[in-house]
Amino acid sequence: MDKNSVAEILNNIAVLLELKGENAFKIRAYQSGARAVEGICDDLGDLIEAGKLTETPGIGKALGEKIATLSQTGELEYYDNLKASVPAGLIEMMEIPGLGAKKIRAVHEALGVEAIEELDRACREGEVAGLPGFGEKSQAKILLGIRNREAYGKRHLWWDANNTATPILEGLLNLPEVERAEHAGSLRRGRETVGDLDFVVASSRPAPVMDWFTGLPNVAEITAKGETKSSIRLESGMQADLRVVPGGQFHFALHHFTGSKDHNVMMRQRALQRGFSLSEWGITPVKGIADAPASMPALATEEAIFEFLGLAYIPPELREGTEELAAAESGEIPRLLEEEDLKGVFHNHTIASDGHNTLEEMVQEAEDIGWEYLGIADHSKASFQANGLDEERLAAQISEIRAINASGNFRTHLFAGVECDILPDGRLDLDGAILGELDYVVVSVHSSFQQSEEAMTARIIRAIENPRATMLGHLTGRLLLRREGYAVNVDKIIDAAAANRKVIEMNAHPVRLEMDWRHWKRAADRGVLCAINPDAHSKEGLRYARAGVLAARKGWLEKEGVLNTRSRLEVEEFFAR
DNA sequence: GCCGTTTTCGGCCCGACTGTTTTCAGTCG
Repeated sequence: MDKNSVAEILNNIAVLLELKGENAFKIRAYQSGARAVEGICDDLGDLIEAGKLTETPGIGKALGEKIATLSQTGELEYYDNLKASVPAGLIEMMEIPGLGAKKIRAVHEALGVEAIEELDRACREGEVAGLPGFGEKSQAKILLGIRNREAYGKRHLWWDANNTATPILEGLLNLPEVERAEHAGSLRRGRETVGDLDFVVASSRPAPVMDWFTGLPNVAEITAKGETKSSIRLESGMQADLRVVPGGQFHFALHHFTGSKDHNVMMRQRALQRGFSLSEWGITPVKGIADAPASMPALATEEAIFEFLGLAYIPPELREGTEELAAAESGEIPRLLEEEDLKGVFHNHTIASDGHNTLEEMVQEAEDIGWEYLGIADHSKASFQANGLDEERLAAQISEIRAINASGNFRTHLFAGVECDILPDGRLDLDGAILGELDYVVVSVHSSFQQSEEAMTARIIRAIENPRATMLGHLTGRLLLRREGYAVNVDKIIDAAAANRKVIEMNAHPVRLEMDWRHWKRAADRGVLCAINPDAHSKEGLRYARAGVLAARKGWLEKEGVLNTRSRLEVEEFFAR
């Protein structure tokens, strides 16, 4: 069983324990154990075999044994017994906003409801409102939650969330009462998907700001409205939270609501070790600490908060509660890649395969963005559903690209490439001769997704070892929120790329965003170069590069680790090796 | 269930908002 499935089961156990009314800290231990498993970069099986699983913070003896059992057998008696003791419908009810484990238990014990349909009926018949701790409002809220459960539970692509958040942030900044405003949460951290939107505002007059926010035109429901916090649900189902704080607290609030939760816990623990209590409102000496200063310094930036705790500034993208505090303490926070560092991108499509724009339209757009070069990599013939190019059509496209470059009509240089299919046995889809005519070759899997992990890994490694291959396209073929990637041993792929000096792509398309950011630090440590590639199927798609930069930043990547920060000449030299 | 510069027990981040209550529990992030 793979890491993500193990983590999911640990989270399920946490939910079941909650529903059983178990100790809250035990529940938290399972939740943090799940996050710890997700965050493991090594191969889980290898780690277990080496007996090093419990060296991971958050995984002790008991969790370690359960994780090992799950990983090796795919089953866990403890989990099965737990599941059998709780009606499945109760677990589903956890998805209803405002309903937590305790209230679900109360309803279950008082009315005997075991499924959402029964809860729905009990609400409509007014039975829930009569229970102790419940009333008319909770009953109505539960009914609304049941109706909208599907839309409310959804996560959103970072790109879509950002497009929703940007006009709201601009609107906040335009209000006369607003001194400062920022978005926070997973959007600011650049997570590949975002659950809800968070905004933090500095203002001494919160009421008009709250009124503006809750009065936005596409608000479906106001779920909370107070002096410092309001929450709304947009018609799209997306939830947005707004916090308004006085100017002096802005950076504490911004830091707090940027998270992540794990990062905040680490920061607060660090503060406590030093005799201070950190919250979204500020930092104060803990009572009973003898040498606490009489007055606290004003910390007017996020940088100052980190500095006060003896840490270098940690960019939001790195605040995932992994090793960022240790790095900030020892001065090892990288100087992260910036969008402006990009001088071009390599993996893009035109109307020759399944793109929507011509070569000229694509290169014009790249020039407007300010890029020095643009790589064209249309599909190869095995991707017939995408109108992939055979040797003959590719040869014609190469001539066309050389002619455009010779014309002098564009300042941006075109590189001729291809996105060549990796056939099920690992061979490439096109003749070596035509591949040799190209500037570079992206190799990608587009078929036979059902292969075993072993077969898929061997297949991709064979393609990486092909001397014609320059870089590996979207590593697992995942489509965020739609389709899991195929099974592949990422660690072995990274090793093969390092050994063969091949580039791995950060596919910047908002539904892909892979190789996943969680693997990049170790890949870069082993010397693997990254290419940020928008996989654009239209000229607008070139702008996706921004999402790729963000994901690369989450992977701790610096400018030096990214091929497309190099000049055209340097890239030509790299391709010619 | 995890963890240890208060180290094998006794803690475990902290606060806002809601709805139901008359002082607070539950939920959420």
